[in-house]
Amino acid sequence: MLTENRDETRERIIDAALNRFTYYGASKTTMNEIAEDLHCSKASLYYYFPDKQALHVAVLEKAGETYFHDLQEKADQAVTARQAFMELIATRHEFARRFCRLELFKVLKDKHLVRIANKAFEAARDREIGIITNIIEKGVDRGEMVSADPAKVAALYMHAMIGLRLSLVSKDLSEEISDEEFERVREWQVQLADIFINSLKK
Amino acid sequence: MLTENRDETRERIIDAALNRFTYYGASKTTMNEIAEDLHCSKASLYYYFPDKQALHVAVLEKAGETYFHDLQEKADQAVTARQAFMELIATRHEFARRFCRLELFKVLKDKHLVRIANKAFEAARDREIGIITNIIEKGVDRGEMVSADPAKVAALYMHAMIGLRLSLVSKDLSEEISDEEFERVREWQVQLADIFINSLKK
DNA sequence: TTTCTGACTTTTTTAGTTTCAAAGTCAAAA
DNA sequence: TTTTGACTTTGAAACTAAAAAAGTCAGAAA
Repeated sequence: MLTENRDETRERIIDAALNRFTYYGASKTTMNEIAEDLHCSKASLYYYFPDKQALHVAVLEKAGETYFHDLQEKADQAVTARQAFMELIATRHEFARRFCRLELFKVLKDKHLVRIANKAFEAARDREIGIITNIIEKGVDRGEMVSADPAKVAALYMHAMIGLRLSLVSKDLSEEISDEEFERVREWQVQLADIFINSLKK
Repeated sequence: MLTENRDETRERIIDAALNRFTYYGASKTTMNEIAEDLHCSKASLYYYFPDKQALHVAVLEKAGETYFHDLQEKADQAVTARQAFMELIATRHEFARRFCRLELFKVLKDKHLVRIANKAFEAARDREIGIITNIIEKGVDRGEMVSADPAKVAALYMHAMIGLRLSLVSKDLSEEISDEEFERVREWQVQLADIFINSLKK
């Protein structure tokens, strides 16, 4: 496929798939379409990935990496805990809007992948909870807040924030969310963050 | 059907349906089964209710009324805001466990009923938010807490609490929840309530 | 007149089948 | 080692038939 090494070709395939998936959804794009985009045969794709699911997972991993990179960067730059919380909400929404068609939930519910996918999903959630824990700990160090168990509060906040989205717009995870709904969820999440921050104040 | 007046017969039918629905689920019980339980013909049922959905809705209304009655009673009896929050959580869970087979969501998603059902559902939610608002206002009156906008905080708490259930056990609303999952959700909801209560303290 | 029912029709659900597009394979070529 | 055209297999959607449940109605009973 006109490229130096195996890993580079894999990356090119992942990028092509990510593009298709982002615009048309993972289940609506065929392996043939991805191959056409890359000017190669479908069989070549199968030389680099055992099946479509493996490619889908690779795409999700790539999107996840950029997400966590952004998240960590914003958390490091913030000078107050509140600012960090607000950046977290903003980054989450950008990601959700950009990659809502990646069909994360679908991989998660696939009977062949549930075990691995759930593990990965929990790991990602824990990683995000870790970042929130860090924000709180930093806040405590700065004397902005007090907390006996930052990890516990972080986990609670994470679930409540995600839950707010689920409760506020009670659609199936597969359905698309409108701009108004996105904005509404964002506003409520900001208020929830303020409740938590206030609760953590001395 | 061996009864004095129309309303009384309606009540008997609703009770019979409620029993069947509670144990076997609304969609799994037939009008014939309800008629058999009441030793009457199916046609009689249709004399009192235009269709099965109308009966289903009547059953849900009845369950809802007992729920709000319990809720209000507990809220009135509580002597502290925290106690009221805890009773609210307990009452919610009792209700959810007892009536989880009533298929509330199904009525809510029916294409012919969406408009009315959503209105009713929102009304019920607002009524519950109203009760929470009252709890907070009472807390403010007692000097336990401070809040500029109790209704706003109540709505936020309500959605976050419901969301916690949705986030923590990511099943379809139709699937059954195990005892362990119920207990886990309850514990997290208690902690969320404490965060809110703490945030509202002077 | 109001309530009730047996016998009926209509609608919905389910289970089985076909069909077709997309997934996936492989022997051979580059 | 990488790529491919030609191939097979698979799974999801589109039909279909049969069964079950919803819903109707003319007339009986109270």
